[in-house]
Amino acid sequence: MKQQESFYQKVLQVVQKIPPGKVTTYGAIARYLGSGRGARMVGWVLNTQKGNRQIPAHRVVNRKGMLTGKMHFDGSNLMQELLESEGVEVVDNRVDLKKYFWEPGL
DNA sequence: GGAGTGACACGGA
DNA sequence: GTCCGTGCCACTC
Repeated sequence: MKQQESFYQKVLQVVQKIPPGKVTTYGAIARYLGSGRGARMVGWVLNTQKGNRQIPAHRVVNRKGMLTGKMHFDGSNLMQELLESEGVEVVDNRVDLKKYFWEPGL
């Protein structure tokens, strides 16, 4: 825990840098950090910070663009409301990654 | 130190 | 394109 530059901290940094109206995937973040297949860790990190509203976890979706974190966010459609408020069209708890996908570190 | 956990990604059907 | 099962990595208890 002495290394503040650990995977845990980096995930939070990247998520906070996601611009409004854009979304990214867990795999993209994990791959950007060098974990590649550690996409599950990204979700785990947000799970510990889900109570932290400073983390726009609603902008992070899975490979299918589904708002998987919605169920962990608060159980309501708040996650979708936030995305729509930023201009991201959400359909059936899913977003169009082809239009709103954002690459970490961009 | 060891085992369990997790908001996923990939391959195959 | 979607659903099912398997594998990964880093962190917590």
